[in-house]
Amino acid sequence: MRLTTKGRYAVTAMLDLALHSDQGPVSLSDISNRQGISLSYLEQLFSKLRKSVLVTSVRGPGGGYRLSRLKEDIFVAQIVDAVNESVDATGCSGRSDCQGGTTCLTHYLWCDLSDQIHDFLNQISLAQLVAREDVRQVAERQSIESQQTCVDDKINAAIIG
Amino acid sequence: MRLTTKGRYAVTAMLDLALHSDQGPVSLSDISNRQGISLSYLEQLFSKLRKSVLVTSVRGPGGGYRLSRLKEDIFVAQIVDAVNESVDATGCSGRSDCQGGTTCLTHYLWCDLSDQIHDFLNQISLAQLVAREDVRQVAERQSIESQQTCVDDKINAAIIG
DNA sequence: ATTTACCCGACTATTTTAGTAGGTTATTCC
DNA sequence: GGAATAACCTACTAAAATAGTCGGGTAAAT
Repeated sequence: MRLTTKGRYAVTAMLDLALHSDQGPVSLSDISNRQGISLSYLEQLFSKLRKSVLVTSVRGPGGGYRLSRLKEDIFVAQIVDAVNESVDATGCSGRSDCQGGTTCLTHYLWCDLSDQIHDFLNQISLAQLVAREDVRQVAERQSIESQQTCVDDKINAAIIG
Repeated sequence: MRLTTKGRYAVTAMLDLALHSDQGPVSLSDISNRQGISLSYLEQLFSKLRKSVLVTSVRGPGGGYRLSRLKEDIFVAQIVDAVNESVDATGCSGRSDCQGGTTCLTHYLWCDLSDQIHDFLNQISLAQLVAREDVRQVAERQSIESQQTCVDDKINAAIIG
């Protein structure tokens, strides 16, 4: 089982995309600013998300990323699967060779757990997350903060220039 | 979220203990032989299991470990919690400071997932695992194999001696 | 032409995992 | 009493994964 910053970042970034999907392509630097994720790291993650056809890219000025399909049709499990290898709780990737070629004592337990996690994350779409009150509140705060950062940047640019 | 070999080994070892709990204390070297887990590593894990009062130890020849309470009253979640820090899917250990002091966009999602996993693993007792047909089959195979290893060891000892 | 922003590969510090090594202490059997 | 057994303890370590950084490309718009 592997659910670390990588998977969490990917879901956060995709949710950010979903929240701003009505305003044309979203650039990674916008996501980086709002979500506090390093730009270079986002690039690596989006490379994988693109290969899994969860997003499409638009190059050039004003470009960025778009969801490849409706918010309703993208599920958290798909995002985690795209960047992690899987949400698999077994040590043998389900191959039943956990104990030197044979099945270990707890193999079936971890299979059950994997199914459980996968079912849960496969039920939750980006649309559902966008609709949540707690998510909307965090998103609103981030929107205000990023506008402030934007103003700060312009002031700094004016001072330097 | 952290569920790796460490947590899996711990549950496997505890299940082995549960399976042989009617035959007096079980030594770590027995568990090591049957489950293919390194003895030194088992010692580290059992140090934690002992501190969490999931097992009690008996020193000296014929000693080993015993479950500290009934199979029915030990749950998988408790074992994983004892060796891992927790079955927590958030990056902030539930403190809501995932994004530089404030709550990240997906915090509540990972809280929900943590609850889901914890509820699932907290339902499953060692007694339930012992009763499972798939577990019994693996246990029986291991029992035969470890008897064979035992005979082999005696033959080797006889050759050397 | 220049800027924007995606794209790509290589490199790296840090952390965790999984395991080793080498000892000490308690208990039992001879 | 002494040898054997097995828990107990601390420190060390190789390998892997994580979470990045860096430095350059390439495509498209103004």
